[in-house]
Amino acid sequence: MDILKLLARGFATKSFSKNSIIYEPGMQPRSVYFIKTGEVRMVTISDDGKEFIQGVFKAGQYFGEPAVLINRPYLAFTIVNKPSQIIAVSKEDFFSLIESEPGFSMELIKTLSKRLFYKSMMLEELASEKATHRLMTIINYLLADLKVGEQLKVTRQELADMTGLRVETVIRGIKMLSADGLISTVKGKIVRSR
Amino acid sequence: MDILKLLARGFATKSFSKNSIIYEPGMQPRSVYFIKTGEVRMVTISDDGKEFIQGVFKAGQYFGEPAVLINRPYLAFTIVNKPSQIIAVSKEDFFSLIESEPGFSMELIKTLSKRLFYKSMMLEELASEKATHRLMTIINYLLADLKVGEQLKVTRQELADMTGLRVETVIRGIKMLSADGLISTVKGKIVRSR
DNA sequence: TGCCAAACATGATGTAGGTCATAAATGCCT
DNA sequence: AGGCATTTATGACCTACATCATGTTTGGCA
Repeated sequence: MDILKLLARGFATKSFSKNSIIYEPGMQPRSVYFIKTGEVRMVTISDDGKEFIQGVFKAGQYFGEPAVLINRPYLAFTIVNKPSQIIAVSKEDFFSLIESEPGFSMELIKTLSKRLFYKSMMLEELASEKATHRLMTIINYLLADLKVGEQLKVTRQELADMTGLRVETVIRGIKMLSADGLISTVKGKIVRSR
Repeated sequence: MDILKLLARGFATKSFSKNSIIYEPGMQPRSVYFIKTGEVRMVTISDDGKEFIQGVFKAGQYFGEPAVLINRPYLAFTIVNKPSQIIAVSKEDFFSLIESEPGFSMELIKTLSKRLFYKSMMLEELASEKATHRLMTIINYLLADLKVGEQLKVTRQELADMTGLRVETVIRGIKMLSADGLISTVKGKIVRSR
């Protein structure tokens, strides 16, 4: 779905500051959110306060549809990472977008499939593999979006929050992977070598 | 998508015997599978041979679409649990079904959303919670489909394969939950009490 | 009803990763 | 350049769950 098309249809943009919360678990979904600029993260927080990153969404992407589509309260928090401009499309408008905007429903299907793929992969990892293996998997996943030579700009804490590990474990894991030549790092940052 | 409609359109049914493998990781997806009768399980198998159940599909459901839709090799095995009759719909036919069958694309969107929901929930669990908590979560999830008094017909091994735990841990966990009155069990079987 | 396989059960022991504490390196802002 | 917050780092200890080993119970079916 093209943001420009939404603007053309007269949807209003809202500004969100860093760390503001767009929705939280238990809330009844009323809108789907399209990001014009900025970045948000979707996280669940366990009983003992540990964050788990379910996903990160950037400019051009949308989030919050699954809950709207099956009409169930949100499971996660969505929190603004960087100051963002976001278009909230009401449930009704979203459904009519699906009907009226040519190609959108197919695009939505593909987007959902892609996320399902990612989650299946992570589930398998979390369920069965050991720390370094998990790390290797998300690192490769993240590196895939980069050009050779570019560096990953995620903190070890974020890697921990994506893999369900603890920072210390991530730090030690990266050390090991790096020592074994499985990843390259430059001044602590992981880089894509090829 | 109604199976009857597919049959009306002349799609052929294939029979699969228990334990036969419909597809395995790495294979290029060529069809989406609709189950007429029977049951299959989608599992990933880790390096050390541990199965993780990604999902179970029964009569009236379909599987294998995400890989087809985003054109990526399968991540999991799909294995027949009970003798099944299955309609394999080719990629091309599947796409034209989406286009031509009224309501199907919306239904597909909802199905994908529902699965995404389940996986998000499980991810959060696997990432952050302890054994008994995980157990409690899938047990409640599974019990939700049952009537009061009915019993869960899954083995402890299956619970283990869904939660990434080991059988022994599941057995001990169920004992604890049962002792604490958090679940009811009758002759070892978990039952829905209310 | 008797056999065999599958499913439960339970104890003993090991270990990966969590936890806690403390500190060094970075980066960022003025 | 200096100062503060964030991120990375490292060691010592602990604990939940895996692992292994060895039963016992249950259920299907010949």
